[in-house]
Amino acid sequence: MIDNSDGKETKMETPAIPTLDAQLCFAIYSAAHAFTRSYKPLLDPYGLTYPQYLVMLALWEEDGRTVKALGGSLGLDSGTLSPLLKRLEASGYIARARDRDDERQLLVTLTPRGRDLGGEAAGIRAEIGRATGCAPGVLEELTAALRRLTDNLKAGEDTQADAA
Amino acid sequence: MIDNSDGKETKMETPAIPTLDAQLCFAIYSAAHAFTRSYKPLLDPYGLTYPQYLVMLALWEEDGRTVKALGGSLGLDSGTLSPLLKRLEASGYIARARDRDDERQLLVTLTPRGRDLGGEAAGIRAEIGRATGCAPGVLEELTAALRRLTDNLKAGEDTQADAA
DNA sequence: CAAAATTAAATTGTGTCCAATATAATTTTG
DNA sequence: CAAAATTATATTGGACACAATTTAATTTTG
Repeated sequence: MIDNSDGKETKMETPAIPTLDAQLCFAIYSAAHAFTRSYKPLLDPYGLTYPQYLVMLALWEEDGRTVKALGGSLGLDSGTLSPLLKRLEASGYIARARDRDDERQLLVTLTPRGRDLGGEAAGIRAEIGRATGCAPGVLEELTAALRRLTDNLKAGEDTQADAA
Repeated sequence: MIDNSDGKETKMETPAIPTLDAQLCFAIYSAAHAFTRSYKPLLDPYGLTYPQYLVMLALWEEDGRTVKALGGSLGLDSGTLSPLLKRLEASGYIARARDRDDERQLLVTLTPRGRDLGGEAAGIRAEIGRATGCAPGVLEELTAALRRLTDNLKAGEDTQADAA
């Protein structure tokens, strides 16, 4: 802490606390909420929430995955995924079945309806891309920068464990 | 939908669905979670959650605000803020009192302990800044880019209302 | 001025998230 | 091979987040 050399009091009144709007963490927090809100009217007709849509994206990328594998891709654990997957099953987009070779594992597979949704969702992706108001190149750069940031933060979590 | 002019089948099998990792919305979603997780061990000693910390930031910036005003800064409504503010009060960081001039409004003010926390939190900010692994200039640019993006998305929400 | 409209918070219900625990199946070890 | 350790998923409890409703106070209007 820098000394307030011309002040008389020992404790400083308000020691340069950054503005909410100046903080990257808040910019990301706000952007995440803005994305969720933008997706909502596009996903509502399909009865999907935004996190559910992310799970569908993961399954369109690779079908027939376990809860563990999905959780790895999405950064979520079974506490979040278990009930979410039940809702996706109730909506008719996925099927849940135990792996015959390892009954601990649950295999999540797309139903025909869930698979078809991937094509129908092209309109959603186009609409969102438009809503960002950014050129594709800018979006890619931002995405890459955020992934680097996320990786750094994740690495820091481990480091902290040592320090603590 | 665009016609698949050289294909024979009416429906395309898998029409170029982007990877999870290629999507900006998921990069932001992941970064937001990573920040929350990075903050957690730093905020736990104070009994604060990350959203509660954001409210404190807003109050350090301007004390004595109404729920409505806080919600405007944070992008949250009373449904989220009402219970959260009660928890902050229970933790001793803020006081909640009705505005004498307009009994509908609730004035949220920092307690001495809440005010002091702003200074103590300097260590948290330093630690997080370090954890991002980014130069200050990069952080500022990212913040600005995300704010533009968020503004665009918010503007799009209104546009959509017209179209729908 | 009184009824109607508006506004600010609080409440309720649904759906994430995460931590901690429980349950069940598999693998490792003695 | 049987007990112990590990692994995968499910469940429980606390805290957001948001839509919709409710309540109370204020403002607008007739």
